[in-house]
Amino acid sequence: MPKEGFVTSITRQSEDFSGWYNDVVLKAQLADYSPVRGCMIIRPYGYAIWESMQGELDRHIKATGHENVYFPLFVPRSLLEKEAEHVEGFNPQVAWVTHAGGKALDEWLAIRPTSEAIIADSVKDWIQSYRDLPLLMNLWNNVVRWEMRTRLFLRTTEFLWQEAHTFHATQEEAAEEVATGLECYRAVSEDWLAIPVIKGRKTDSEKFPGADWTWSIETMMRDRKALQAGTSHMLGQNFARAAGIEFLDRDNVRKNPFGTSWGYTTRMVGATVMVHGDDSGLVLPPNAAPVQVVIVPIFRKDEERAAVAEAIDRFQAALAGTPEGKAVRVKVDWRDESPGFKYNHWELRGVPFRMEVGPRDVAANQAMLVKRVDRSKEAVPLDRLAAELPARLKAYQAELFGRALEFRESNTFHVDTYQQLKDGLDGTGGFFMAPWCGDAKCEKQVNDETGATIRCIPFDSPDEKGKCMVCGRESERRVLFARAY
RNA sequence: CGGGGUGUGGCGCAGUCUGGCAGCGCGCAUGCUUUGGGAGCAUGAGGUCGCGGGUUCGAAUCCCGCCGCCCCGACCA
Repeated sequence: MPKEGFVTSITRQSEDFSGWYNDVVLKAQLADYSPVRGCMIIRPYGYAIWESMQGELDRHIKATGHENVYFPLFVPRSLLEKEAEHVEGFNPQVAWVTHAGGKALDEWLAIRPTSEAIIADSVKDWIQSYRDLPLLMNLWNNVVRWEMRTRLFLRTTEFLWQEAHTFHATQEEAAEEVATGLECYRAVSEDWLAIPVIKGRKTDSEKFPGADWTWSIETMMRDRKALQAGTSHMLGQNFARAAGIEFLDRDNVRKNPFGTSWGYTTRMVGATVMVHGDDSGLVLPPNAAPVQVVIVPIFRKDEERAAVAEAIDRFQAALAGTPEGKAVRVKVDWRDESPGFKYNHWELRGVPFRMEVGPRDVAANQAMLVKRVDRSKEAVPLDRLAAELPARLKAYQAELFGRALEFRESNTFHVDTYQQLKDGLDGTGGFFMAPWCGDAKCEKQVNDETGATIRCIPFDSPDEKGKCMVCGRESERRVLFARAY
């Protein structure tokens, strides 16, 4: 085994980002490949990270008035095909059940690629009056989309997600709901996963099939590529009309309600890996880390072991003395392995803090505290550490966010000409704010020629008139171009 | 679907060109010694060499067919 220190046997991030990503996901045991093409097995450590973000998002969803529900996995073909743009967009990706019970089915069943169609059909009897609105529902489930190329967490044939579906009496209210959904995603991404996001509107060519318009949050990975992290759609009256949902409004006129839908997926586990990770493996934000502090006991003789164990017990008791301390997720690694082995093991898994407690520390009533993100090492008295740990975890969380934000900002560039965009994409890569006229033809030309897409029209980009970098026509504002996953 | 690569104990690979006992490293089990950056030694378990056919006294190796997976593209959360 190589002894130059720290985790080895992972492809270096700078050499081959994709190879690095695969190594980390597999070796940190977040997930594994499965017998089914494009499908993944989420292992306990990866699932714990998902559960963490899931729990936080569920709190936001409930706090904004939504209720969890469940709808079936199977969508009858006739329902999926009611909304014309929707069927056209999703048909190539749908997996169909054609046989069941030993015979061919009269009507094929789609395995849901998303649930707009079956929900719209199902709720039409629930909505009779404006008093039945808004209807605010959320589903935690799995969906299947037959993608051509898959990648662990980022794009799998089956994935886990949350899909919210809402119906409103007015367009204004539905539009507010789209913003509410997107804000839930911003909060979970930034405050829980320490991933800074850019909120914006998708161009028409990138919007959800069947929606009037789509908002998204966009994030930058450490290879400077973009990842769409969550989407919120204004469905308008499209699905309601297709399914025949009508309500009697207070003016005694029958109307179609306005719908929204928004989704957030297991992809965010991959995003967490790709935003914070380094050559030694995962770097997890404390909020989402299954283990926040790992204690590695060090000893030779039995009496040393006993003394170390006693010191650790006292530390844990002191930590549990406050509510914040009690909430800290601590693991003591008593396995019969060498300390070095354990250091590497937990670094690969991104545990924010490691405490080394050995005979020398016991004698000084202290622990060596090592911070995963920068490997800084400091001797801290045990009593002080028990009192400070919650605050240190909070600071660590903020540090990761600040680091990611700084990285994104230093890799975001304003360009005015198409040539500058091309040079930038081929050079450093990153996000490019550039003037665009709004014409889909110019958008497509950039995509065809550079592989970059308009990630979104950011809400916070200032109105800044200019000339479209492709055709030279008037441009109202800059939009965000990047290569994306 | 187009281009490239690859299938050999759990993982990573050698062996294939030139047919002749299925090997190496890691991991795993047991024991002893170890333990402050992936410990050492000893003993041991674990394989229909991707699948099907063919050639041959004999096939991981040669021939034919099929399948899986990975990477790059088109598609996408």
